[in-house]
Amino acid sequence: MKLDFELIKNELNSKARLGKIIYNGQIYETPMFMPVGTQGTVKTLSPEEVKEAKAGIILANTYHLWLRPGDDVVKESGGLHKFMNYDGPILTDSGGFQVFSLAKKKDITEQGVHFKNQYNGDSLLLTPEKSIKIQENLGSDIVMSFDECIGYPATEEYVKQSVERTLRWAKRGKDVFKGKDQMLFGIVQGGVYENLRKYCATKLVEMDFDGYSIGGTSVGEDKKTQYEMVEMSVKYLPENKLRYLMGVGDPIDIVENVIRGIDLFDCVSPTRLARHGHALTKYGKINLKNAKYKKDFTPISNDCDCYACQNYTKAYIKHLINAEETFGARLLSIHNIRYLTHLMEELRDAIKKDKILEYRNEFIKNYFGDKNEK
RNA sequence: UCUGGCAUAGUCUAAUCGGUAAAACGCAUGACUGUUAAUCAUGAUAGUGCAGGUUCGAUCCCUGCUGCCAGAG
Repeated sequence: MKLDFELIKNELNSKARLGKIIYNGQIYETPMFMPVGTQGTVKTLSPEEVKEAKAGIILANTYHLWLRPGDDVVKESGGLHKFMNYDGPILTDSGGFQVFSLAKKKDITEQGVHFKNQYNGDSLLLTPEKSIKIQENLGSDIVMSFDECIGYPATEEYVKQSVERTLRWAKRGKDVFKGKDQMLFGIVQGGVYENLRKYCATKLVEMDFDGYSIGGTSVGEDKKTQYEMVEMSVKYLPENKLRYLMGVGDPIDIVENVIRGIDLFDCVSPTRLARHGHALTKYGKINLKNAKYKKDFTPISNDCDCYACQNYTKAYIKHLINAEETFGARLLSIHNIRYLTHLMEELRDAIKKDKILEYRNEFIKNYFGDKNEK
């Protein structure tokens, strides 16, 4: 196993925990945030910039790389790390989320999911076995089981049969999985239903995966519901394995779910918000497109050590965004990722000091200010 | 100087065989949670160059003026 996880400590007053991932001699502490690089690149950033923003693991996508350039191309190039020139850990999503976001329900069968190739209209079938095979070809370090991400709301009846199928898919994937240097994660689904979350988690743990993901959140439910789904999933997961909450990246959600025992997060939001002109700050999200920043010659954040904040003003970045210059999206992406990795540093520090609940209160006070938060 | 054409939101254009004007861009605001998303949504702004006339009613028809463009001299 090229990658290892070790639990370091549990926070005294919550479920939060501190851990470390050892990868090629490098140590990455958890909880951590993983930026998304769907197509083998964190949009607008070079690998060096990703590292400079203190990000560790990058998430890439099986479905997209399968269609383009093709996992065979990536394999022949020497694997995804070499292909994209990134020597840090890479996690690949299985394509399960694309089932949710791209395919129609009717296209989901026991065998797998039928897609239309978005580039040429070809009919495609992605199966659990195929997804694992592609991820082996890509050579990522953490591989996801092929699952169905259930939307919200969904009836208990639908969720139940979907969970059963996701479990069968997990088993099928695990059976063909051969990755020697790769970890394979199972994904806990079950919607908002505790009995189903419990069932799914328990069954996955029986199958003994290298780590566990929690899926099916941030699909339209309110925040309180999301936190409950996490609680009812984490409860049944082993202490010594990584727990990854898929797709969650709203700062308050990260804080709340670290408290509930999550180790890994990923989200497109820092990079997407950046491309849309927004910056994350300790005092909330700001929209640099707003006219009030036109002559604001101060950095986005005075106490941020990122390249953007060290060298550029809001007025300049606003100008770049308005002029649709890619450098603007790049600077904001660097900043937003650094904002989240810094948030994780603070959370880990709070765990070390057993003061995570105090940290949460402080965070909410700053981030939401007078606004009635959440 | 003459002849002809044109004049509509910040910009560039559309429309009404006469029934109080539409889009794009820009501007403003908002949304984005395992990326088909440098995307999407919403909103403000003209009373149609100016002065008259005809008409129930004119951006549209008529007259004059102004400005711009083209051709002629």
